[in-house]
Amino acid sequence: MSESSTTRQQRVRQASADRRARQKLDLRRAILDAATDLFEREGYEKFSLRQVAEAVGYSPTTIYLYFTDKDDLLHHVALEGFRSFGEDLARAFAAHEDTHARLLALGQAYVRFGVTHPVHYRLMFMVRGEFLSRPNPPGYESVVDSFGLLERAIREGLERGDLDVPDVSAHTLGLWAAVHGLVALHLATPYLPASALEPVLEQTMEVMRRGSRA
Amino acid sequence: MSESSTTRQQRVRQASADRRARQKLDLRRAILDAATDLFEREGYEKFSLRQVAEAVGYSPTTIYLYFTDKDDLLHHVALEGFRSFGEDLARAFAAHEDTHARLLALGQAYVRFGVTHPVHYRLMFMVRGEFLSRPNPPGYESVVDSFGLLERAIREGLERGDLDVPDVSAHTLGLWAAVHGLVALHLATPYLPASALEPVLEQTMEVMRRGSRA
DNA sequence: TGACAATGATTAACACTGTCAAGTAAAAGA
DNA sequence: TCTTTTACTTGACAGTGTTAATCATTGTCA
Repeated sequence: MSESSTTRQQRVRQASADRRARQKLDLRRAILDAATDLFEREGYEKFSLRQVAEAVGYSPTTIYLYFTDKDDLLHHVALEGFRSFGEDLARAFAAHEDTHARLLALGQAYVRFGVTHPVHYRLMFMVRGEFLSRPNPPGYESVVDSFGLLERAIREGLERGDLDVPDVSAHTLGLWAAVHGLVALHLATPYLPASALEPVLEQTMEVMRRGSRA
Repeated sequence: MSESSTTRQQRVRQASADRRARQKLDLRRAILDAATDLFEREGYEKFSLRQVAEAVGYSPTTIYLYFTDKDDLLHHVALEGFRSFGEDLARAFAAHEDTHARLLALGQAYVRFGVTHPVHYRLMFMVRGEFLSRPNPPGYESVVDSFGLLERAIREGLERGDLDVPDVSAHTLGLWAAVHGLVALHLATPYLPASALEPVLEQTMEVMRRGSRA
C-alpha cells in the first residue's frame, strides 16, 4: 500500500525504540528531580541514594542504570543549580548597559541566588566546588559560563574607559571572590546575617568601584 | 610525723585522682591528635570515627567516653586549626604599625594559612563554617578572635585618618570576604591556581586600599 | 584484708550507607 | 516459537555512627 522507502515493520520498530528511549529519559528526569528535591530538603550530609530510590519508587540499584554513582547524581543536582544560576546572571548582565550598574546588578543577582538557594549554593561553590572543573556532561553544554560573563563585563568596562586595573583576569577573580566571600560568610558563619548582606554588598561594591575606576 | 593539715591518706588519694585525671587528658589528647592526623590525610569525607579508634588503639566506643560524638571530635579538630590560624594572624598584626601594611600582612597571612592547611581551611570556613558560631569549649577560651583582630586594624586605621569608609563593620566584612573568597576559589575551583593567588591578592588589596583610603 | 562501688574499656547489636554480582521476568527480534 | 536483549530486583559485602549491656580493674571504706 504505502510507497514509503521504509517498511511498516521498520517504522514500528523505530517507534518502539523511540518510546523506550523517551521512557528512559523520563525516569532519568524523575530520579534527578527526586534527588534535587531530597537534597534541598535534607542537605548535603543526609542526602542518600537509597532515599532517592525510595522516593521515586525503584530499588536502590536501579539508580546505577541511570547515573554512574552517587557522586554523578549529586553532580547533576549541582548542574541544575549552575544552569539557573547562569540564567540569573545572564539576565542581570543584559539588563544594564552601564559598566558599574551592570557590575552591581551582577553582584546583586549573585547574592540573591545564594540567599534564595542556600543548600544548592553550598553544594556548588563551597562543599563540592570541584564540580566547576568537571566538563559539562551531555545536556548541559549550554550552561552559561558565569565567570566568563563577569570577565566580559569587566573587559568591556576597561575598553570603554570606565575602569582602570592592571589585569583583567585578576580583577575578575577579585570581584568574584569578594561577592562569593560575602555569600559564603553569610551561609557558613554568624558574622553576616541576611539583613546585613545587602548593605555590606553595596558598600563593598562601592569600595571596589572607587578602587578600580579610571 | 608531718604536721600538715592533710592526712597522708588524703594526699595519696589526691595524687591518685590527679594521675587518673592526667591519664584521661593524655588519652583525650592522643585521640585528638590521631583524629587531626587522620583528617588531614584522608579529608572530610573519608574521616571516620572507627579509623581514629584503630589508630589510637582503642575500641570505637571508647571515643564516646572522651568526646560526645563524631561531630564533637571534628569540632575539636577544627578548633586546633582556629588556634594556629589565630596565632598566625596575631603575628601579622603585631609585625606592622602602618595601617595599610598591616592589612596587607593580615591578608597575606590569611592566604598563606589557607594554602598551607587546605584540608583544615575547608573544614573551618567552607564545609563546616557553623563551627565558628559555636561557643569555645574548655581549653579554647584563649583562641584569638581573628575577625575582631581585623576589625581593630580597620578601626584604628580610621581613627588615624588612614581610611575613609562609611561603616567599619561592613568594611571588615567586605575585606574578610574578599580574602576568604580568594582562598575558597583557589581551594574549590579551577579558576585560581596557587601560582596566581599571590598576585591576585595583591591587586585586590590594592583596589580595596584605593577604594577605602581617606 | 575483704566486700562494695566506681571507673574505664569492650562486645554485640542496630540501623543505616554506597556498591557489586547474580538472577528474574518481560519485551523485542528472528 | 525460540533466542536475545532490556529493565529491574534480590542478596550480599564492607563499611559507617551510635546505643545498651557487660566485663575487668581499680579505688574506697568497713
